[in-house]
Order: sequence, then structure tokens, then C-alpha cells
Amino acid sequence: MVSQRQRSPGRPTLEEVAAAAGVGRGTVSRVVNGSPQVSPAAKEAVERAIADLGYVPNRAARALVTQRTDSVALVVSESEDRVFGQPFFAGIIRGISSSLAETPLQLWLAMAQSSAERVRLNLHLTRQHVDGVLLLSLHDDDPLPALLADRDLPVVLGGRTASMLGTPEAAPVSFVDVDNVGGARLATTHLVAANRRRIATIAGPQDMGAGVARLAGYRDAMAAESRTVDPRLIAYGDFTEDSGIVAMRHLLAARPDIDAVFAANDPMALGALRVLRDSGLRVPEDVAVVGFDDSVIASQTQPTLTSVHQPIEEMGRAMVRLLYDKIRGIQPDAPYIILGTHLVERDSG
Amino acid sequence: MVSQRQRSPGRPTLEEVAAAAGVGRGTVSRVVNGSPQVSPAAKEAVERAIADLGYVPNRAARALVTQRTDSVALVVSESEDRVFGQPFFAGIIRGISSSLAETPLQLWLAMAQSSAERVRLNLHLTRQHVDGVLLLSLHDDDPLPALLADRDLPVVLGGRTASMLGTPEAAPVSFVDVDNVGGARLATTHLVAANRRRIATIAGPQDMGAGVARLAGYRDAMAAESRTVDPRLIAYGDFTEDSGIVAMRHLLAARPDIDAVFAANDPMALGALRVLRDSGLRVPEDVAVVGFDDSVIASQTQPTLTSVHQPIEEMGRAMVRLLYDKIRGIQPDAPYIILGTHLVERDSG
DNA sequence: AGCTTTCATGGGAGCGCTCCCGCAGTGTTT
DNA sequence: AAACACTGCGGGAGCGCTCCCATGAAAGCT
Repeated sequence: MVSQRQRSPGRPTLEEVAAAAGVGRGTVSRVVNGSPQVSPAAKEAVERAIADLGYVPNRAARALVTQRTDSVALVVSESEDRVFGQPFFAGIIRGISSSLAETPLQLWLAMAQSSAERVRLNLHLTRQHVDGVLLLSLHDDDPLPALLADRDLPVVLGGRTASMLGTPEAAPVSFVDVDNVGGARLATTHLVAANRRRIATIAGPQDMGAGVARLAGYRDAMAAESRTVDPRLIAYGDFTEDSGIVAMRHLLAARPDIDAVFAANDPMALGALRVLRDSGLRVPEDVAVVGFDDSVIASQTQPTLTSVHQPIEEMGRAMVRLLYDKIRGIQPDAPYIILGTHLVERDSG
Repeated sequence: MVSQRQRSPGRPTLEEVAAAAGVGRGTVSRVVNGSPQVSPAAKEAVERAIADLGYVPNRAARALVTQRTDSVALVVSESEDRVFGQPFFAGIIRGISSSLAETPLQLWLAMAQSSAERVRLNLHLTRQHVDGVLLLSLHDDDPLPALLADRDLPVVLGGRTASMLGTPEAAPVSFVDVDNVGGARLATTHLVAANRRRIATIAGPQDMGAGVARLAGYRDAMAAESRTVDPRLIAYGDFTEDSGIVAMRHLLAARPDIDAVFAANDPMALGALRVLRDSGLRVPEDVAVVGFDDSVIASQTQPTLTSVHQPIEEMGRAMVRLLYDKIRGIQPDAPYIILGTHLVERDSG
């Protein structure tokens, strides 16, 4: 075993580059960091030396002195298994990753599943380890955003909690979200316009912003059409397909005359489709179904699923934009970004 | 703006812990790193000081001196969009992440989509930035593994290239893979046993190990049953659903009498199902279909899809195990791990 | 010409940590 | 009693970098 103190010979240091270029350490540092205070001649010499030696700055050394790490953490604070694999996360990560590629920032992925892991994680989410944090999939009672904000680490949430729905400008942390209320309204209004009379909804969990907002949108739209909502037209799920199945059975049992269902996400809509088929009801002839997500599966169901589209990848990109501005101390135009949705009509209603 | 040189007051250093505990820097370091050369009294004093002050070691400073970073990169070297969102990746990441949680290692996520990004990435995959690299989704001509191995950075591949299929012990880098040949054999033999006479296959891309191996398994099984394989029974796709559609159409055009299809992954099987339905053929009565992946969609298709199961999460965990051993300089039992598969029978055949 | 201002430059100090050397104190052996 | 080994400990050196200050040269001013 080679001694730890030995530097691997292949990796040149700043000092060696300086020697090769015939300049001082300071000048090389200035060139590397793009300072304008360098003469063209010196700059050229340094650049050639860097290329010749294959110099790559040592991040640890730089981080030690600048107190910046040039990395951000993506924290998926969710205990359930299903988190990944959901096309939602896939899309967000794609957006985040492609956006980060345009910055000097590196992405750290942290999944905190058990609560022990979350404690450990919390300890490491400090300025000396990351420059900022992207938080995904929050339940309303998650203490993490507050903790991080206290430490004043730049934080951006993907989505928001129910408490931030009413007055987004008062939200304690920045966030990027889609207009869930508007999207749900779109879906419901669409069903009304299609002459559906008894429109039910399978709502999401009421401890998550998206669940609350999509139900609010449904209520809004129904109220706008002066439809009173029989409580038996509302069932709740937890965004999984199984919960959609259970909810749909409840709805059919309570109100067998339902002729439309708006499900708060695609997996639950899938569950609904399954139950309807098993009950011998035709979609869309007997019951129309509209989902929310416009995920890949929406075009693969039978019949294909009408669904509210949300710009997921753009959400990821917006999160990075907001966070990067914060990290650089740039005051963003707004502390939050809300993206629009639109309805993609397919065969189910 | 506060000067960069200022230490944020909240974060105590080793030295401050030492002062608080009334010991020297060395002793604190020994306690933090679990050295046995510390008296119980000193150890206790240091531990209390750490707890009191909320001390967390500075990774940059540690990395600077140890030349280790305690982080590994997960490189998804794939230019296509679809990469994420595939349940395959989701599962692997879950396995990797849960396994890493038991080590001191942190996960860096790097996706290199454009080739410019790949150059930049390659520069940063050095010992001074990461302790090891996990590589996913390789095409046979990917130069990255060789480059990294040259630099002698510990590397573990997820999957393997076609050239490593024959003699895994001769593979230039460690890898974790499933027994694709065996899985494909399982699927094919199952169709034979179900009395299918004209069994076609939709093979994957032949520049990827999985594509080659699954086709080989099909051929093996057919040969074992002394069935000659009409070349018209083989079509090729690129693992996407669309390519499965095209391939299935080709097969039906060339051999309308096909009564079974083995697709090299689930999305292509999905495409096949779609074409068969559109052609008025019943599944499984007229044509049986078997996929490979046993992904979530397999149980959601109509009819549900019989598919070869691979232990994806376990694959991720095995990759981490192998890499962590390498990083610590532990000679692993074998430089590679091949995991088994089994068939999950559903309605499609 | 003599003065000030500007600019490019070299190199010291120090970021927070680990490694290692040497010292003191205790115990063991001859 | 002397000689030696071992254990626990303190603190110097140094990892590779950025920041900043001092310096000298060039340029601009009266």
C-alpha cells in the first residue's frame, strides 16, 4: 500500500502549472478563475501549461478556502418505495440535471428513507457541504425546509405545502410548482362541457399541497357551474394505483349513477379505469375519466387517458434557476414560480 | 456582503472542540475517526464537546489531506431522453442509494447527454474528485470504462458489453449483471412448453450486452428443443415501445403464422401487444407474448404480461458492495456478480 | 521632469483537517 | 536498579487552493 501522503504523480498542482508557465501562483489562479487582471501574454502561457499538463483544479482545496462547494443536494424526502420510478421524479431529475450542466454546480443525490437517515442527512446539509438544497416531495409536516432556512442555506422546494397555496408570496421558502388548482379546474370544466351530470373526484392525500389544490380546483369548477357537490362524489386516495381502486369502489357503491371521474393523478385514474372495467361500465360511454400528470402511461391505457399535462422537466429547470440565483446572491424576480398546465384529450373522456 | 474569509460563526472546528474538551487536536481527530488509541476519559470529554458544539467535520479539509473524497459518481452515460423514467433505472438507483446509506459514501449523479458534457465529465472523474465510479447503460463502444480504468479509479459497471459475455473472468472492469442468457432461455422454453410452434423474438440492439445475450438465450433454447430458427422469426428493436411496434409488424408481415413472441424487454412487448390487438389477433389465444424486465407496466397491460423478472434493486446494491470493497482495497471474492432471473407468469402467455 | 494613478504580478498567510514524530508516564523485563 | 517496551497524547507540518498585500513597471497628469 502506498503511503497516503504521496500525491499521485499524474495530477499537477497550481504550483506546477505556475512553474511550467514561468509565472507565479497568483497569476495561474487568476487565469483559472477568469479574472480580467491578467496580461494576454501571461494568460496564453498559463493556458498552454494547463493544457500540456492536463491540470484540473482540486475541488477540496478550493472549497476549503472559498467556503463554497459548487454542489447542491437534491433531497428526496420520502419514505415510500414508489418515489423513484414515478415518471414525475424521472422528469424532474432530467430537468434539474440538464439545467445544472450549464452551471458549475454538481448534483448530490440524497434519499432519506428511514428517519435515522434523515437525521444524518440533516447534519450534513450545511454550508460547508453544499451550497444549496433542492427539496422534493414534501409532506406538510416536514420540518426540513424550516431547519435549512434557519441555517440560511438557499433552498428551493419542488411543489409546495398546503399552507403556501393561498398566499404564495408569503411562503417562507422559495418554491416551484404547477398551477394545480387551475389544472383541476380545467379537467372538471372539460367534463362539465361534455355534458357529464354527476362528476366525482378521487382526491389526493390532504397533507400534500398537490392533493389539497387539485381538490380545491375541482370544487371551484363545480361551484362556477353552480353544481352542488354531494360529499359522496368525493373519495380520497394517496396517489397510488391501489388507493385509486379502493376509492373508485367507494364512489360506485355510494353513487352508482356517476358518469364522470376526475382523478388527482394518473395512477389513481388507472385504478379507476380498472374498477370501471371490472364493473362492466364502459369508458367513456358510461363514465368519463380524466387524470392528472399526463404521464407516459396515460397514452398506454385502454382506453387512452385524458389527463392534465404539467411541464415537469421545466419544473426541474426552474428550480435550478431559482436556486442558482440565490446561491449567487442574485435577487430573483419572484421568490416562487408557478407553471401552467393544459388538458390533453384522449379517449377516456 | 460579508467577507469570504469570515468563518460562519456557527460551525466549530476541530480546534475549538479540542479546546472545549481540554485536549489536543490529535486526540479529537482520533476520537472522530474511531482510533482505539484514546483513553476512555478523553474519549468521553471529546464526545461531549462534539455534542455540545454540534461539531461536524469539514469534508473539504479532510479530503484535502486524505486524498479521499468519500463520494462516488453514478454516471448515466446515455444520450437518449428515455433513460430516466425507465423503471429499470429507478430500481437501480434505489438499490444504490439504500446501499450507500450504510457506507460513509455520498452519491454524485452525473448524466452525460451531449458529447461536450461527456468530455467535461471525463475530466472530473478523477481520484481527486471521486473515490469510485458506477457506470450505467453502456453501449459497446463507450470509451469511458477504459479511460477510467487507466487512471486506476475503481469502476463498476451495471450490465456489461457484448465482449464480456463469453468470458466474464477476463472482463477488464468489474461488473454486475443479470443472467440475460438464462432469462431469455427461461422465456423461450416456457413458450415451447406451452406448445407454441412458431416462436418469434423481438431482439434488442446488438451493440448492447443485454440485447446480444437475450437473443443468444432465445437461440440456445430453440436449439435445445431442436427447433430450427427461420431468420424471419427474428426482428430487432432498440428497447423502445415504438421499435417494438415496428418489429412486430415486420414479423407479422414475414410470418403471419407466428403463435408466440419473446420480446427482449417490456416496452417492446407492449408495442407487440398493441400491434397484435390492432391486427385482430387475440393474446394469448392466437399469439402468446413474453417480455423481459417484469416492470411495473407488466401487470398493467391488457392482458397482463408474462415477463422475466430481474432483481434490479439487488443489482444496484451489488454494484455498491463491489465498488466499496475496491475503494477500501479489499479484494472481492469475484470481480463480477451475475444475478439470477425467474419467470413471472401472467395472462399473455 | 516629477508626481500620482493604474495595472499586472509574486508570494505569504491561512482555510480545517490528518498524519506523524516525539515526549512523558507507566509497566515489564533483565 | 537499569533498560526497555508500550500507550496516550500534543502539536508541527503540510494537503492545494484563494485572497490580499506589497512591489515594480507603465501610463497619465500637472
